[in-house]
Amino acid sequence: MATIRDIAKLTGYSITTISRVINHHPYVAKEKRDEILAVMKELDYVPNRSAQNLSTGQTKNIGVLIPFTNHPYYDQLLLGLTKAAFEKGYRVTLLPTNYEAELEKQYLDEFAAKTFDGLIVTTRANTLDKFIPYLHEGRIIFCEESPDVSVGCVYTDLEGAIREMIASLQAKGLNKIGLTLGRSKRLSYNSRLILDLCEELIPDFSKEWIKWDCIHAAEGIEAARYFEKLGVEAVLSNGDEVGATILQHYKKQGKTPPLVIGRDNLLISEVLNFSTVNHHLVECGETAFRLFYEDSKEKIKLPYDLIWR
Amino acid sequence: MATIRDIAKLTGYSITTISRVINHHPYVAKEKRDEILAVMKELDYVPNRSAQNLSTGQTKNIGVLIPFTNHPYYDQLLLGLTKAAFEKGYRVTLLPTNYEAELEKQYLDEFAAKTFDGLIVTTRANTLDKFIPYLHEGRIIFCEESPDVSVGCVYTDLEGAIREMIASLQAKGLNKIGLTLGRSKRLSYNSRLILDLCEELIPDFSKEWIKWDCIHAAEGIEAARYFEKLGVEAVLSNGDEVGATILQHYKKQGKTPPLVIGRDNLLISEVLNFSTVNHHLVECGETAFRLFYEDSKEKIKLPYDLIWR
DNA sequence: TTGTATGCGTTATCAC
DNA sequence: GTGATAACGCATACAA
Repeated sequence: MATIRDIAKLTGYSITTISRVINHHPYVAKEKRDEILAVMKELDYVPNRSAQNLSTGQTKNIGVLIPFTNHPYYDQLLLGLTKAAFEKGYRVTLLPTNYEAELEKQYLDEFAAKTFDGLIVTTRANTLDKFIPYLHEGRIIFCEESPDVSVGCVYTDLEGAIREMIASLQAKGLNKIGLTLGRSKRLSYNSRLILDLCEELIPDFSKEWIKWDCIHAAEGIEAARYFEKLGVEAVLSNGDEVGATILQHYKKQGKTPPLVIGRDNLLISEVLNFSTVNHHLVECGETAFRLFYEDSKEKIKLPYDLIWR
Repeated sequence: MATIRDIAKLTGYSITTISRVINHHPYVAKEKRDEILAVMKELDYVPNRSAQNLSTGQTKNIGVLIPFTNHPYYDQLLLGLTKAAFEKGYRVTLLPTNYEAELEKQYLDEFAAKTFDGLIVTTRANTLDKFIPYLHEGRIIFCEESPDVSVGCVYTDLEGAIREMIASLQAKGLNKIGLTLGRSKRLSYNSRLILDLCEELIPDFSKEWIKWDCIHAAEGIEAARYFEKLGVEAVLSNGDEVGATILQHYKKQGKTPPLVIGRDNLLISEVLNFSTVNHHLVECGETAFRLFYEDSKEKIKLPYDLIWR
């Protein structure tokens, strides 16, 4: 592990000059540059990133707060994010919270420790005000609607999609609508939003129509049982996999399933022929990075495509 | 952004003492510790990670070479990896290669720059010998069988699974077996392995039975068309999603599909009722981290579960 | 139990 | 064009 000093010694030039060729600065004679480059290659010299980071105060690294890595919603977001980040020479470090507030706080402190140049918040276990003090530590971008706060954010138009879905169901005469939602403990912004919409739009909406803590496919089974007892006529699921599982559960028993609507536009919705939404999550990830990169405080609502089947 | 020096000044103690409380070292009087802690809290002091990294020569960060983030195979691996890493206080940075050799090399150089304490190779675009020089730069773990090289590796027993599948198909009298495989350019170790097995075990095996470059669900359509023309009796797919798409394509046209076997044990295989394999990828990721953590050169073959349907 | 001095490997500010 | 030298913020022998 040669250092910049070794290269300086061996070539006879100063550390400064070596640093200049590392950083592609002008003002260094071509012959010298070539000579230095040769010696660097010979010694397998690679500038130490930690030293550069300390010296420049940058890491070219951003952290992403996510719950876990095996959910299509976050994976699509991640895909767009890493792609965009990479194009600008940034790396992305995964910060899986599993929805645990304490863990999330540790990550915030790591952010404060300048480990990352930026933080992308795709999920949030703490209340928004816990994030405020960290806003001055660097650039934080939220992937959820964040009114009342001066931060950049990019989010899906869940409200529009839900409104359209409910209107469509009602037009079909379906009024008893089951809901699957995520964690019941600390309501996500999205869950809150959907709840409010249901109460606004559905005449006799009852909180009993909600099946909480549905996240992965497996939880769909219990949801199906629940909805069956309840006798719902339709289900707004919070993900294609959960929706598919519900559908399958009915079918296996030879019962007519409710009208299920998914949310990830996955292959399985096509295969099982149920409606779903394309929320453009890849674009969401790309945009999140752009907001970070441009240090923008824009608030961007992404369009959606309802896919009726 | 207070520094350790600021804390030293304000408390009147030396930098060393501050450093000791940061790192939970013994030999510092409880009252002083408390006093220092209080001042740190008051100033929102957080030790700078880049400085720590440079000073200790560690980053508590590992890089993961993967093709992309939206494939169930890698997502499961990633889940196990991040989980295990976090328990030991390590972070994981995504290094998506998209199978591009040049890009992968950049990551290797970043590894050489001490950006990461370790590198997990779940995919590889370059030949193995390109990795050799980097073996001395830090700990590299491979998630593929790596004989003839002194490195730790953990891999799925694809050979066992394929052998069992083929035997089972042959017992059913199915001999014309189609194959979907990944990138056709630089054969993966797994593709090579499967090819060899097919040539060994299937009497009239022809390379024409292979549909290359099947990675995501979408590529399954063309594969289905290809296999239909070919008239294969069974398909060993390289993933549940590809398998499902193939199956659907036949069904849509009212044709009897070949016997399809998947590889990810996803919900969709259950829903469409086709056989698949559980390769214990989450465990694979966990083990990969353990090998890194223990600086082990073990070579571990993971068991598999064939799920017949 | 505490403090001094040095090193970690760069970048950046000068002056030449 | 080029080169000393001072940061960058922390950890750690070594002393005391």
